[in-house]
Amino acid sequence: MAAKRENGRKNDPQRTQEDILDVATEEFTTHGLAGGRVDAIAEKTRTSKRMIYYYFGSKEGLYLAVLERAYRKIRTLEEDLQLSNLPPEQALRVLISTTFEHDEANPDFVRLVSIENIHHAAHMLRSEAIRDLNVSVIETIAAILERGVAAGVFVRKADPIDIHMLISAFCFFRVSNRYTFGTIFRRDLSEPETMERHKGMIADAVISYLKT
Amino acid sequence: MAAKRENGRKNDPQRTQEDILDVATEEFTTHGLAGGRVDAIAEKTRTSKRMIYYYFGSKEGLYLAVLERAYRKIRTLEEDLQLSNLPPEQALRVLISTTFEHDEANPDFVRLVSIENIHHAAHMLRSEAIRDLNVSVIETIAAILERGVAAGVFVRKADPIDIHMLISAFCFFRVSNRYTFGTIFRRDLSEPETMERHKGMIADAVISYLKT
DNA sequence: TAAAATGTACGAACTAGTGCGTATGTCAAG
DNA sequence: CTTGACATACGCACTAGTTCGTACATTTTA
Repeated sequence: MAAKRENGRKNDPQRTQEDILDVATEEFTTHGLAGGRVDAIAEKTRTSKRMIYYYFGSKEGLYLAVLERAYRKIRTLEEDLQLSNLPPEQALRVLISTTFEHDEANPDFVRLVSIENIHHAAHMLRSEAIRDLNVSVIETIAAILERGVAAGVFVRKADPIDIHMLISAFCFFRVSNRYTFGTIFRRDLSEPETMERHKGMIADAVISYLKT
Repeated sequence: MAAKRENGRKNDPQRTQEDILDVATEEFTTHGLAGGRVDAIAEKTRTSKRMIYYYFGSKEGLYLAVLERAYRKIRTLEEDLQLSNLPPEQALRVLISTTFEHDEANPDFVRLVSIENIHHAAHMLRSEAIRDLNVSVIETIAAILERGVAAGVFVRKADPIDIHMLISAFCFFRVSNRYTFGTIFRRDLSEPETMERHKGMIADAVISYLKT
C-alpha cells in the first residue's frame, strides 16, 4: 500500500505520511481518540483528508499508526545503555535518570499511553510491535539486582517487574497527571529544580528500599 | 434547579439524578468525555434524554456533575483517620494503606482523573469544590513527618507534597495503567497477592527513604 | 390550577468515509 | 530521447449516518 521511494520528487509519500502523523499525534494527544477530528487533522496538514484515508485507511488506522510510531521512537533509547560495567547502585541510578528524563521529554508518548488505558489497551493488543517491547528493561533491571545482591550492596530480593513499576509509576505520573496535580497543589512540575529534586527522590527511594 | 424531595413519590428527582449520574459515570469512564454518548446514557437510564438536559443542561454539565460527585465521594474517606495517636512510622503505613486501597477500590475516580488530565484539567479548574480538596492529606503527612523527625525515626527532611506524590503516583499508576502494563508484562495487577506485595513495597520504599 | 417533572419526536450541525477526476512519476518501446 | 501506457499520489465535493440539543405535549404533585 505504502510504496517507498528515493528522494528528489515532488511526490513525496514518505514526507506526506510523516506530516500526517505529526499532525495526528498532536490532535490525538490533545483531544483523545474519540475527540480527535479527522477534518481538523486534514486542515493542519499540507495534504488533504483523502490522503489520510489513502495511507491509513481509517481514523483508527491512523491512530494505530501514531501509536506505533511513538513506541518505535522510544525503543531506540532504552537499548544500549551499557550499564553492566557500572557498579549496581550507580547502574540503577543511571537507569532511573534515563526513565525519568525519557518520560519528561516525551509527554506525547505518555498521553498516548494514558489514552490507550482509557480504551482498555485495545489497540496495543492488536499491535505485535508494541506488545513485545519494554521486555529489555526488565532484563536490565534483573541483572542489576542480581549483581547488587551478590555484591552485598542490595539486601532485598526484589522482583524486577515490581521495581520497574515503582520507577515507572513515579516518572509517568509526574507527566500524565501534571495538570490535575498542578491544579490542586499549585505546583509547576516542569520547573528545573522541582524536576531535579524529584529525580533524586525516586532514585533514593528505590535504592534505600533495596538496601533495607 | 434541582429540587430536593422526600420519599414516597412517583416523581423522584433525587433518584432520577442519581440514576443518570451512575450511568453517565460508567459511560464516561469507559469511553472518555468525547467518546461518551448522551443517547447511550439516556438509553441505559430509567428516564429519558430530556431529563439529562433538564437536570444537567448539557453534556459537559453532566460530565462536570459526574466529576464533582466522584470527588465528593472521595473526600469523606480522607478525613478522620485519627493518625496523630499512632507513632509516626505506623501512622504513615496506615495512610499509605488507605491511599492504596482507595485507588484500588475506586477505578472510576482514577479514570476520571486520567480523562481530566487529557483535557488539561479544564473542568476541574472551573469547579471550586474540587480545587480545594486533597489539602488535608498534605497537612496530615506534614504532621507525621515532623513528629518522625522530632522522634528521630525519620532522618530525612522531606517535602510533604513530594511524599504525597511518591505515594499517590504508585497507587494511581497501578490502577490507571493497569491495561497497558498488564498487556506488556502479562501480569494481572488485581490479584490479591500482587496487591499485598505492592502495598508493602510502596510503604517500605517510602519509609526507608525517610530513614536514610 | 400552577409548577415541576417527564416523554416523544424532530432538526441542525457535525463527522467519518468515498466517488471521481486530475496530476505526477515510471518504464518500456521505438 | 520522445512518446505512450500505466501506476502511484493527490484533491474537491459529496453522502450517509451520527450526535447534541430542543420544541412541544403530557403527566404528576402541591
